[in-house]
Amino acid sequence: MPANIIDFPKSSGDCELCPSARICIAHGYSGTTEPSQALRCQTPLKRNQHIFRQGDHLEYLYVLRSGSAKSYFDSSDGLEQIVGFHYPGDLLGFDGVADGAYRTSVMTLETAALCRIPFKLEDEGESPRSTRLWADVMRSAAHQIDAEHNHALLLGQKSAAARFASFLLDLSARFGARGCSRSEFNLSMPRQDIANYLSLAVETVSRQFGELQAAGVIEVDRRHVKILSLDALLNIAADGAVARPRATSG
Amino acid sequence: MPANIIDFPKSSGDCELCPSARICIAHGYSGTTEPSQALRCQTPLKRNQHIFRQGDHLEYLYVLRSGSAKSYFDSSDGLEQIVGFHYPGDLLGFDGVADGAYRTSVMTLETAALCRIPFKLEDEGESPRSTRLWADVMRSAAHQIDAEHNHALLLGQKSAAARFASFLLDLSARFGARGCSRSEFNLSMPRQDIANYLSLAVETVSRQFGELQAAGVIEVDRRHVKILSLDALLNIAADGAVARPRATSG
DNA sequence: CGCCCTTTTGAGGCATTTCAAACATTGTGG
DNA sequence: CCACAATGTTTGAAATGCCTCAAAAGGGCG
Repeated sequence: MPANIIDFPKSSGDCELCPSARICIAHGYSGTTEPSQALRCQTPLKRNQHIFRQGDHLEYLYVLRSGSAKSYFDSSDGLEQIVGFHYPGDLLGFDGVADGAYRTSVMTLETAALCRIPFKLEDEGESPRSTRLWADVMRSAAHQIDAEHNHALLLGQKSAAARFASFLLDLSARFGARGCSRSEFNLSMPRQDIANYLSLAVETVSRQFGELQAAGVIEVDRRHVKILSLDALLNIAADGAVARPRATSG
Repeated sequence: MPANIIDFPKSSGDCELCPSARICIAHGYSGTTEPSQALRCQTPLKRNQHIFRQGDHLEYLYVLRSGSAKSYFDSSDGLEQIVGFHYPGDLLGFDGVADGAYRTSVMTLETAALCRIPFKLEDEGESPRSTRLWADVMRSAAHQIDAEHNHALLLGQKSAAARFASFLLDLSARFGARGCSRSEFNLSMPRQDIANYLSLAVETVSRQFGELQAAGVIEVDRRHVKILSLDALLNIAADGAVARPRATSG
């Protein structure tokens, strides 16, 4: 099992060598000399560090270049909800556009490199050339809204098993889109974070891992996951029951 | 009870007379002669008619001028999820920006008037003057993302009672922001739609109405709702009952 | 090696769903 | 205008999936 298939390659400073360039919103802008389009790579952040916090004044949008992160927010009544996990190429911080302050916090799940995009809606002197960047940002925001819709469907109408299977399939697709293996990868978040994101108890998540492994659908070792049957996962995600070993596959 | 306080005034063609102008994304653009900014009011749609459907090619963004609507989508596995209710001033259809086709369907809940905004990301010759409209669209999109986050929190971590109270409070705030009564209004959607939006059984929604009325927190007559104690609602919405979340992260 | 965090496993409780049926309301055609 | 059908709403009782509580095992790291 070659490590470079299972894990994301570390991003270099050169977008042309980045495996995520195809889906990266920042790709194509790094060579620009326009200040309004400047993309600067920051020094990498270590694990469990905030890229920005809920309430911080919006100054930049960020693009994750390597590593992974989670975004979450705290409600006024003290609840915390993880609303997404992020991988290389993802745009971070758009929710701050609403009123100039981030509505979510984003924390790295592992060492992460970032680009930042200066962003000010109020710039009336905005260069027409940045229109393309704005369009990309809007497309990304629309994709995010679509993802939130699917998350709502998952939380509201799917069983624990279906939620968990959907989660694995989502990760699988995202890894695949970034040139990594669709069937074998490492989770970058603890069970607790998966539980919060899926709105399940940690114990339930743990049991889902166990049951899928017992059913021969996946292999799990700590955070390493290997998908043995994509079809079975798809079936479960569509709210079918976990296929019992006693029955013939179908 | 004056009807014009409880119900939205019918919108005229003149934005200056529109009570929702303050929060309307289209406000201020109707007088423009720029084709790219043109806002056209269409003939009103009757109840239960689609403004656009999931899968339709994106041509316009819409602004609801009067009436109300719901947006929903059908998942590949046959589930349907209502993701939002809309009132005058709301922007509709932004999710279509992701790939040029709407990801949701929007259906009127009562007779509704609309403005439509021609929208093409690909226009490289985009007039710089429309930058302000784009900025408003982005702000609206960011607000929508924030709303989706709160919806996810509600679906994932709140009890049936808290969900229902939150729903009433949300409506109350939105009516208030539009110059209508915060404490007395008419629901424009059936119980079934409330149930789907909150991911509860219709029976549970019905029982919530009954229990809040029995507790003296609200008065209900069919779709007419009168909030007697806002504080009680706030308390219930903050989970003053049950369902403690355990899976939090940090 | 020992502490702490994460993960796993088991048993019971309970909020909400499901099922079933009556009731009210709206719309429609005669 | 009324009868009828279709839709929407309410109420009760039983079923169940997930959470809660409890405790132990596993790994990482000083």
